[in-house]
Amino acid sequence: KEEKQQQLDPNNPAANWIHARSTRKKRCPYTKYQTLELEKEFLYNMYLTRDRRYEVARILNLTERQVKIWFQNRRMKMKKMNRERGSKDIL
Amino acid sequence: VMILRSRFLDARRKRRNFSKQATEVLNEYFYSHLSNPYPSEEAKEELAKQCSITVSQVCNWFGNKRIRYKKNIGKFQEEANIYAMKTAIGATQ
DNA sequence: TTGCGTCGTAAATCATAGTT
DNA sequence: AAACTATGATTTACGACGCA
Repeated sequence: KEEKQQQLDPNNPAANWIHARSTRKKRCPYTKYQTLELEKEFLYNMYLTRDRRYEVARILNLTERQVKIWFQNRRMKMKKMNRERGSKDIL
Repeated sequence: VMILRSRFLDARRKRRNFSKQATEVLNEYFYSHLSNPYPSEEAKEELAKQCSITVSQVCNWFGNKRIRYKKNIGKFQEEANIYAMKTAIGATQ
C-alpha cells in the first residue's frame, strides 16, 4: 500500500504523500487552567469513566471527545517518557 | 526533591542542533525516498544508530522535514538537488 | 456496531539555538 | 545586543486498526 514511482524531476518531486486533511479541526492550544485540571485528573486516574469525562468536559468547557483524546495523547506521552528514560536518572 | 525532578523534566526542551553528519544522513535518506519518506521502524532504528540520536528524534526530524518540505518545496530545491546528486554519485561507485 | 484502546502521523505552536 | 530565522520538541486532532 505504498510504492509509487521514481522522482528525479526537480520541479515535480513525486510528493504524492501530501495528505492534506481538509476537514480537520484546527489545533487550538488549551489554556493553562485547562491543562492543569486535565493533569490533575490524569494524576487521579489515567483512564476516565464516562461520568468523569462528562464532568471534566463540562467544567473545562471542552467536548467529551476532546477530553477523551487528551487522555489518549497523555497516556502516549507518559509511555514515551518512561521508554526513553530507561537509560537515566532516578532521584 | 520534587522540585529538582520537575526542573530536570522541564529541561527536556533544552536542545542542541544535530551534528552536521547526522543531518547529512537524515537528509540523504529523506531525499532518496522522496516518493515515500516514511522510514519503517527498522529503518528508524538504523538511522538513529547512525546519527547517535533516539528513534523519537528521528521521528521528530522526519515529521518536521516532511511538513516543512511540503510547505515550501522551492526553498528546499537546492538542497534536494545536492542530495540527489550525492546519491547518484554513490550509486555509481 | 458501538466504543474506547493504541500507534503513527499532520499541522500548528512553542522554545531556544544559531545567524545577521 | 536586538531582530530575525532555523530547527528540534511538544501539543491537538485524526485515521487506521485492534479488541471486547
